[in-house]
Amino acid sequence: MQNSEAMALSAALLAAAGGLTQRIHEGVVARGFEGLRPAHGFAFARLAPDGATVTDLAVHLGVTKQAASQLVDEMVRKGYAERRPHPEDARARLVVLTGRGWDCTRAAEEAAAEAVGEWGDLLGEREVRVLGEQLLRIAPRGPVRPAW
Amino acid sequence: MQNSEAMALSAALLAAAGGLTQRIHEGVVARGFEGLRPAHGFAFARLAPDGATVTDLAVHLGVTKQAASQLVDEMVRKGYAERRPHPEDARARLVVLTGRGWDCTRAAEEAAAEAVGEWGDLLGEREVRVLGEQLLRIAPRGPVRPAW
DNA sequence: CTACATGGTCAAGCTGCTTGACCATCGCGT
DNA sequence: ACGCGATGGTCAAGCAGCTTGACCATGTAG
Repeated sequence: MQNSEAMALSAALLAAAGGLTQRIHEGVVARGFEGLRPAHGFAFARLAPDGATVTDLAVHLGVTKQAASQLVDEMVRKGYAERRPHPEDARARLVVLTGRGWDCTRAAEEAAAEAVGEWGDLLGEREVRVLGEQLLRIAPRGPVRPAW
Repeated sequence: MQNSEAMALSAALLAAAGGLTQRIHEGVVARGFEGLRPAHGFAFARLAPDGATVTDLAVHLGVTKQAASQLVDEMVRKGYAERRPHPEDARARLVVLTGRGWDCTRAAEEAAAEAVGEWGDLLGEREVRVLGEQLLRIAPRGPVRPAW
């Protein structure tokens, strides 16, 4: 494969990711959840199952724990999350989503489904499924870098 | 398609894009081009063919022209670009890549080819090509948002 | 019980972006 | 030819999000 082809593929991937991010963000805003930036979405994803500590979140986002703490401050102030004492470690606090936080998570899922649904119209359901599987195979593990 | 599937696909796409961005960035640094952030890559892509004005660049990057101007300042200071008088408009300046700027562009292409080549090992050349075509079809036009 | 490691916060500073103001030039209408 | 709004670009100030550094509370190994 020539370098220019690799560049074209990269550009397409980055454009698709940027577009999707924007679509999800707009969809979330349209559903009435304001004051959030796309970076918050990655935090929601980490908090969603059972909550997490600030340090967990920092590792997941690839930022310092101070930055993660500020992000949590913001989410708490806006009613999306709350800090609870950690059941097993008195030093730590478990950050969990509030009801509104869960509502917002569902709104993001709906917005994502909307955007992905349009891909289905363009490529066909089957191809979209294949696309997802391929992306899963090439996606790296490790922290999600919310910034370029 | 269920919302959770759409979310999984979105996460995979974003992770793949983030990983690729990081890989390219690391590859560029490893080839001796320092002091650049991933955002510069999008600027290089716009400047590469025939140069562009600051305003063109601002639209392409989705930022204010002041921010684009600062970005150009930085690239000029580091020897990757230069401002030339615009041949048709005395108000405007045409920002073009220097020799070093072109070298850096080629380094980015090599790094991208390296990363995409690994996908070929995982998925097969043919599948990667299909992946590229699909991504092109779902990638939005318009400005490239270099930040989430 | 001491000593070091870990979770978390407070405070200060930096960087990249924004808004606002301004100047030079273009190009259209008269 | 001239006047005037539109456009390209820069300067300056402010802000938001992140970083580093210092610190305290609690956990854990010896």
